[in-house]
Amino acid sequence: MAAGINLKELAAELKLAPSTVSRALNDSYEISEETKKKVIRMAEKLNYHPNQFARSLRENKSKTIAVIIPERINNFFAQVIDGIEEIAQEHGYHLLVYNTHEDVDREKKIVNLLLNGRADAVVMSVSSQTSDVSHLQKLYDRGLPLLFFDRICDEIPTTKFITNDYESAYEGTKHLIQQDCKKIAFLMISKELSITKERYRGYCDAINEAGLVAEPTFSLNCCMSEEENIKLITDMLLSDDRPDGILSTVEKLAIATYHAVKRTKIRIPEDLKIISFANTSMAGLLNPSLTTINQPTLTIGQECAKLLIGKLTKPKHFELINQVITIPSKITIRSSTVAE
Amino acid sequence: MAAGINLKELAAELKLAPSTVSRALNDSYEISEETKKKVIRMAEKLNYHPNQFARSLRENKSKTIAVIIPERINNFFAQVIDGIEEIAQEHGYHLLVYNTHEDVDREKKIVNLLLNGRADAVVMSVSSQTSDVSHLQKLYDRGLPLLFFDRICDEIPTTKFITNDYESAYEGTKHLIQQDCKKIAFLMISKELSITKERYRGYCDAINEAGLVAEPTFSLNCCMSEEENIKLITDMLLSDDRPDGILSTVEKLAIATYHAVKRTKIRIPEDLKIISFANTSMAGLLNPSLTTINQPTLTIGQECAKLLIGKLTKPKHFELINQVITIPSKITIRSSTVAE
DNA sequence: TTAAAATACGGAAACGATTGCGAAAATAAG
DNA sequence: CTTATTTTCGCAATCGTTTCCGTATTTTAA
Repeated sequence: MAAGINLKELAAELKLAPSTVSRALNDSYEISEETKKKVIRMAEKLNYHPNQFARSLRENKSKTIAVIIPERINNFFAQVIDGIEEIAQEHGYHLLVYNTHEDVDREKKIVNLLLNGRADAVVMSVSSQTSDVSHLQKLYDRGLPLLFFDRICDEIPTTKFITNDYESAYEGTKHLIQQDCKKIAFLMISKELSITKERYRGYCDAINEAGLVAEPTFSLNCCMSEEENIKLITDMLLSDDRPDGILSTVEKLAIATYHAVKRTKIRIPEDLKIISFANTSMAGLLNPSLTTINQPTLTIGQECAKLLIGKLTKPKHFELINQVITIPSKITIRSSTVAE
Repeated sequence: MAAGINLKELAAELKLAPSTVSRALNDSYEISEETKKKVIRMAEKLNYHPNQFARSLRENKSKTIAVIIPERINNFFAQVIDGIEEIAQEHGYHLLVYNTHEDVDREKKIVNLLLNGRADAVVMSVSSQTSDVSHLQKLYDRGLPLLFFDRICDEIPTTKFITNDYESAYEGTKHLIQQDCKKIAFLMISKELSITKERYRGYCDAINEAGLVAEPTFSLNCCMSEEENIKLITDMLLSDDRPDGILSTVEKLAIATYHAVKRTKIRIPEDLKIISFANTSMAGLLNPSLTTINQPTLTIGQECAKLLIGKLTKPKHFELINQVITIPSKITIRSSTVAE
């Protein structure tokens, strides 16, 4: 193995002390320009790369941020990570990415793994199963900067980034009502989730304001299996008291609904109108095209990273105070909610 | 900061030597069961977590695998990473994930960053711009286990995982011909890519075999911008000599084609049939539903990880020999290629 | 009863970088 | 020409583990 050369060897080659070489490479004022040039040239010639672990051990920081998400095959999370990575790369930070698969046990394992200092900070969206937050509390207590986005955790007093879930759900529901929907169903993957609760509030308020009632049977709590979800939705659509509108809180439940509808004679938007939180570029290509609530994913990721890196590089100037920062979503009306 | 306790402090608490405690925690045969129990109990009580960097420095391994992909918002890559992560987690490995955004300069920067030992191995799919491979060669020369999948790099003598690109493209094209297509276009994002070349070979062979000709104007080299791609495809579809069939080598060009078609009066499949390499669960929901060549993403990821971790943990038993391992794709015929 | 071997543990070096402190050499000031 | 100051660099400690040795104690064998 052409294993890399180390600082001592490089120093020997230059007939200098390791400390001098280190300072030269780190552009210290204590070293003459001449020496610096010589060192840098030699370092390049010998293909020297400082050992990251030695440095991390000494400086007690890893230049690494851990990102924990519940699902990787999901445009929302993929885009947020792109946003995080963009800012992280600018500042020389690396990203460890973990997928919990919506499994709280996996989430706990991952979080525990992070207790050893592998990452300087953590930004995450909790799994839909997460209700006990002791593992997150432990992480927080350890002093590791911790940030939440989208699926946040109220119990941990740190900064959280979300979209205007309440308003979006409210507006989305109102839009359905304006399109003459009387019986609107609410599709979710877990009622424990912060975003579900907020979106449900918006949904309820819009419904009540219109003098309608939010029937409990219309709140459909789905699961992980696409096939089961399709079945669940199909059953609802085939019931006597079927809904004429749907607010879906996540993209994949809208997809499941489309699949379910294909199994029935129901027509969208004539018999059923649907609006969904979604971030796919295919929304306009579905049949009919899907009205979406589009979240500002890239911005969320960027803002998370900016704050986190600020905190890491200038702890005095940045505080991860207990607050919720809201970045608004945008509703794009398409054919699934308007009769032609 | 409730910074964690370290080994020495833990040892002091136990009135034992650090070496003993270390051995006890690592279940060494040299330590009595009694002492082990005591140490483990105290470690748990004091919430001790070994510093990963000290360990990495000492052992010269990081238990980390770097994954480099050209695009994150892409079902194919997301699924492959899920596969890699599954195996990696089983073996206690962590994943550093990097997105090159199809930019070879970014790819080079990332690869250079990896030269410092941050990762024990690298698995990657090259960017569409990558033709000069000196940065990858450098990584390889350094002795870092390096694996390619999908978009492979012939010049580096290591193991590569791909799908049967030639056969799939051949079969896909043949399917179009059987559906009576005479003028079949070939959509790609870069002709430099290994997969493009293979798929093009399959496409050409099928066409020639049928006595047709692969006209150069029907090989459309697209770019990064979705809007431009739509325009490019629209132009082709509106030209006098327009194609009646399309083989798309990547999912997003099929999407772009659908968008383009919406701008014209062309009907799918009556006027234009399309088949595409794709991994989206929405293929069946598009209008019309899209005939796809579905790649075994999860398996690819798992196999990559298995081989890599094998090589890392038992270097003697695993060799990253210069070979290409093929895992077959599956064609799913839907409405976009069959007239009803 | 004594030598040999096994058991259980401690001391200290090592991994590769950074940095506080000290010192030599070069320059400036008196 | 001497002293003070600046510039430039080396020595050695340090970060938290792991592991090579060495050693004291106990067990087994002779």
